[in-house]
Amino acid sequence: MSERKVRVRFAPSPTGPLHMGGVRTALYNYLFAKKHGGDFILRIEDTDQTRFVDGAEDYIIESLKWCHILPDEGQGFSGNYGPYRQSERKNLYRKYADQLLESGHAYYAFDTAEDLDSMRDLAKQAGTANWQYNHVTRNSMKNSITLSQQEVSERLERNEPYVIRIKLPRNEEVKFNDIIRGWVSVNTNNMDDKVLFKSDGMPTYHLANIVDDHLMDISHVIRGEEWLPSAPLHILLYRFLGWEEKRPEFAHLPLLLKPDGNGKLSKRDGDRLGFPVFPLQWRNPESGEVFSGYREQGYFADAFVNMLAFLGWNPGTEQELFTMQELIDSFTLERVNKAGAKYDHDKTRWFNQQYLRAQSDEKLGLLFQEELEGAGIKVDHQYATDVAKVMKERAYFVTDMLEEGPYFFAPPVVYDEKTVQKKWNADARHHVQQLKVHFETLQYFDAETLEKTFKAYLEENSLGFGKVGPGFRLAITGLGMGPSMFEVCAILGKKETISRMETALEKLPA
RNA sequence: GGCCCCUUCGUCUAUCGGUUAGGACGCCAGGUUUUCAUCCUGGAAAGAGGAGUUCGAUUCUCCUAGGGGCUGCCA
Repeated sequence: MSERKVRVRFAPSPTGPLHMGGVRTALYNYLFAKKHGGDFILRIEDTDQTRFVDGAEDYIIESLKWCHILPDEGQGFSGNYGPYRQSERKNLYRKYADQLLESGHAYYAFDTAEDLDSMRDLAKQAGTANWQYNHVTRNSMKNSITLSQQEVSERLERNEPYVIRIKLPRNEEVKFNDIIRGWVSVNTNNMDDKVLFKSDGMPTYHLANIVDDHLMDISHVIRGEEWLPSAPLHILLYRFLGWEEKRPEFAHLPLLLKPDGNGKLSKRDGDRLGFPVFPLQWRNPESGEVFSGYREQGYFADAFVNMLAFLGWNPGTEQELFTMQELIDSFTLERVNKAGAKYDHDKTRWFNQQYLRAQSDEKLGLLFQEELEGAGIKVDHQYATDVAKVMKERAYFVTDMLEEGPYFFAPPVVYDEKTVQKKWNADARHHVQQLKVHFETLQYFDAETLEKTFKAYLEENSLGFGKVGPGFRLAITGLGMGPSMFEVCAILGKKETISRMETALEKLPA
């Protein structure tokens, strides 16, 4: 292989929000580029004007930013190979279609969409294989192969709509060496004369893709497996355009599959199975329908990226937690798997839990404080940090710390019924009363002192922890479970703790 | 239907001809914990099937089956 500078691109079309499979493709491109000191480029493939969705491009850019998969150049970023939006490159493509026309590797086709539909319908009714525009059928269609030169010129002059199709050679084995899959081979007899240039003056993906990759000096095409069937066509295009020398290497990634059943992960699966398929929340501008996103669900971007990296790739060691830099250092396309991977939401949650725990108390306190503020709860940073410290071991998400510890921010309004029934009785009431008396005398209200005091009380009265603990917890938190009560009370402070004991004695059944 | 790709525990995967087939998630059991969670220990759990190559196949080849993708003037 040459010394060519690594330049890879992520080329989504703005037809909707980017789903996590797309993010993973972008990630692998990014990791590969950074590993080799190359460039990662974002190109927007918007040659289909009919499918354009408002806001999709911004969504793609914002998603990449959130994931820290930052393009070195491209749409929304800088770069010397622009424009990076294919619709703005429109007039670049025609000349290559003409080149193909001149060299006899392409031809004009005047068949209307209706013509083609009826051919396909006919074939369907006959129960034969799908109808294709190919080396045999093209001889009975309206194109510059069957029509006289004069008629073609006349039609062109009359501005009759036409498309330009590639003219595939007959019975030729097209082979290429995919970095992930090895040799892939397809016979041209099984391929069709794909449209390269549409009647609306826009190129199709196939032409635009090859032209742009060439013009942007792309060295490696890393894309999803859904492109594998058209890779031979692209190989041929490079050859016909005379660009074989600088043709990029190909690597086709395995697909992300539905966790249940069959098929590739699609945007509906998230809502159906209870997890986001999108990095960011997306609101369909037309229907108003909202699709959830990992960011809004409280996932750490790093955890999301780490999880995605492992869906189809692994480093060959037993390490699973990787920073972006570690991913860059250990990533190779050779270690990408061939088979599709089913998404596992439990594993994603686990990744998030690991990242949550890895946060420093300081940082987690800050995140928690922000989270609380969003919920309308104002506390100072120290308090948020103190609570986070005792709650982080039992949380998967920052929000869990609030959901599982509401008593840190307000006295219990109701007391858990089951716990009241099972743990609250005359004895419990008596113990809380006694403990209150002991606590009131305390000068220091730290966890250690509280524990000592509490245990001394147990000792004096020959009581087991189980006799006193649950009722005490119920009085303070309203719940039957939670972290160490000494920690909880220390955080709440003396005044609040005593006050809650008083309230409980009043409100709980005698 | 046709073409192409793929196939190790339920899931993500390790293994690059010789292993008690390893790890992680999830699950189950035990222990720690006043409780829940955490944590610790242990456990169940896999080479789709059939031929061949080989002294020896999870690993190489072929066939079958299964899965996936593509089959648009969509990408």
